[in-house]
Amino acid sequence: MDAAAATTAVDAVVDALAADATAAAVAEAAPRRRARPTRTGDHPATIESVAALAGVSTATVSRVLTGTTAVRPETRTRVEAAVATLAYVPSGPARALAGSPTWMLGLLMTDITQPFYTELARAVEAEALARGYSLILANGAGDVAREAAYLEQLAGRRVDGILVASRDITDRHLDWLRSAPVEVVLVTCEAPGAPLAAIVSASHSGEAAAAEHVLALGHRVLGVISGPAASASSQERREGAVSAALAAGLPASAVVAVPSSGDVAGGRSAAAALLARTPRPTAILCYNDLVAVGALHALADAGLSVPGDVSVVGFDDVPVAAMVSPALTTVAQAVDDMARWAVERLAAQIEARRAGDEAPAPEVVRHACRLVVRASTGPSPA
Amino acid sequence: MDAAAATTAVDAVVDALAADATAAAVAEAAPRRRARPTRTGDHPATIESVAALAGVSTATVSRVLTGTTAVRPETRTRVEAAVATLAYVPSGPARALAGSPTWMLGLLMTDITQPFYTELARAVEAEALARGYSLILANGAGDVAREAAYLEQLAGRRVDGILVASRDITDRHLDWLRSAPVEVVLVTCEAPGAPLAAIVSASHSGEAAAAEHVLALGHRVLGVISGPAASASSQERREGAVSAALAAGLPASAVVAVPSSGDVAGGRSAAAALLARTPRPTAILCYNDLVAVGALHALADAGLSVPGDVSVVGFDDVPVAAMVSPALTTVAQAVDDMARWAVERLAAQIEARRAGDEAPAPEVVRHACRLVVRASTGPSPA
DNA sequence: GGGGCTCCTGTAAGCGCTTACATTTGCCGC
DNA sequence: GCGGCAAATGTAAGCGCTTACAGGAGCCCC
Repeated sequence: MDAAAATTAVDAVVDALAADATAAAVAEAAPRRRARPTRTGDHPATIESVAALAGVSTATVSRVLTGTTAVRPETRTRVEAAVATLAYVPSGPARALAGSPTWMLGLLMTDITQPFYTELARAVEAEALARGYSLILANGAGDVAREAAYLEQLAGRRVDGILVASRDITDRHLDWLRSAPVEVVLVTCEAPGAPLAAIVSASHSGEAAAAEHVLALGHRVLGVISGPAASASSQERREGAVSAALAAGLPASAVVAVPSSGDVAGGRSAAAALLARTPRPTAILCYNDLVAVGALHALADAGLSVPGDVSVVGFDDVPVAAMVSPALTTVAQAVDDMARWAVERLAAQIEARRAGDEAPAPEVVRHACRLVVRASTGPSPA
Repeated sequence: MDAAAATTAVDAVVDALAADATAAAVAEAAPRRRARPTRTGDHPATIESVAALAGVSTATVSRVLTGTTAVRPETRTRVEAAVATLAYVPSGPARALAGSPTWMLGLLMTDITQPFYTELARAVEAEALARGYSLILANGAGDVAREAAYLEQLAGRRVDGILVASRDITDRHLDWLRSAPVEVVLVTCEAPGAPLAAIVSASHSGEAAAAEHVLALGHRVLGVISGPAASASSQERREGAVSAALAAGLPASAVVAVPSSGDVAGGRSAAAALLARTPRPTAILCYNDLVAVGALHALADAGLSVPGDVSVVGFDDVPVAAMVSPALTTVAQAVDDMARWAVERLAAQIEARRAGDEAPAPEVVRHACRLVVRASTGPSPA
């Protein structure tokens, strides 16, 4: 029966090749079990059905599909025809279980609502796809417990790697991650404790460049609106501004910093607070572009013109920065570059693990920022 | 040896329960094979190692984990302790292969760059997580071939369901999807040919409401900036504006429509084109908020004030609408509601399929829009 | 005191792949 | 003309789960 079945199967394929497979031919050649005849699509073809149709063993089908071993051209053609005829798509779970990579990556973010993270997600998705990976979105939404739950979920799915772009990630989680069979790369965050690869922006010099820019415009009192208190980058940026002021021969007190929640509303109230200071800052460096938009609103509320009375600088250069008016001068983070590096690095680590090689040494890359000058900065009114 | 091993294993668990498991106890109790001792984390615990530690069979561990069958409380406790001790996380691929759902959903979008889709992704991710699903991001980036490739990839991963939010999806792809073992729900797009559940915005009445709003403000010549030509919603919206004009006793010619690419630059040039018309529109209804921002720019270029000279209305109510100045009057799509409905519906279909029930009848829900009046609209200058 | 329950638990058969190893076939060189 | 080797293919053993089915242990009731 075996040989006979194979023969008819092969015939079917030949038919398919010669005269374009008809639905009838398919139905005849691939008698699949059907449990619930009322619904279509319940019976995905398996490697076995393909093998039967092509008259070969499942091993050969696998070899054609994965390309690991040479297969006779004629055999390959038969298999490919069977695959096409059955609209066969290999089962990812089965492959993963048998030892293949899952070709899935997780992206853990603090809060996808923040435009910067949105941009990051877009960039990472594109890079992942380019390398054959699917991306699972893991949005912490500012909740540490939720991030932890996501981490476990991702580990359970056996993703090949995880990109962590969470400002709130704890060392405990990173330790846990290191004991999981998954590669990790940090993006826009650092873990001083754990030996992990990471890419971050050179916030210090970026903010310094912003400060230099407004100092060169004659501003002598700089307001800085920081982000969430615990944020390392927030502190780094303030220090960048201060060091620029010192380098320009100003006292550290020329830089006045106030905290904010990091969104539009926070920027608005923080800017209002800044405007009440004496002496009043004539330039405001903001934690991010959203905060800068809030500052713009506060300045409009106060009847001040930008950049006539006060200059405003954002951070990140997300799309909205160019949309508001005046368009924001801002410090651009090279999100595409960082995404590319991170995914490449992650792919390299995954590759190394599979090959049994030693993991490449952890390294922290600080990627340069670029000052984008637009309309929101101008000469000091003084 | 088997019984003896079980005994020591149980002892280890008792230790763990009584005195907090030590690393030594774990290492002793769970002799896991280690292939590459130089790297940590290569040996995830399996259900078998958990079973051995707890002194039960793998079936019992599975029952504790899935909760499908009653287990003696004492046994359950032992298993849970073993799970905790080994930091065991079940393998998703293995579960999927053995017949469980994958608990993965795919979200296929036309272009995540568009803020509306960004919002949709955020909302869908939250809804999916709330129901225990992970979300795989599939961004078509405007490329139909890429969308098709993603569809196949998602099918291969055996996601339980796919949310299609692609304006460009073809019937051919939908047919293919229907023959795949995956449930599908359309979001913000329709497929007249295929019997699929879908949720869309009531664009026609939404745009009519916008038109009524500016008509009530005295405007008599309305400009409409449409989106990409093929877009069904674009046409629907124009018709909504026209019917509102007719209802107000105006001729259809009171509504002047021009096409655009749907982004800021497109809005800018389209608005410029509109301003060159005679009679010049005093109100402009835009395809989306980005286009409206572009219109704002064009009006600023022309030295016209908003809403003093010209009123502008956006669509979608994405975050940027409230950030620009003047803040945009816009037609809000209830993206959270739509995401909730879509994920709920998809979950219901998945549930029905697993239960072997008939799929719920396909239905197309048109969700109402809401006019959000902000500063960009005002009385007609005439 | 034993039959027949109900509750728990164990045994083992897959799920659909990949891959190490075995086998077959065809050719080469001597 | 035959040993031996390379190339192509088949065979079958898992991968880590779920679950149908098969017991074993109490318990109730007659």
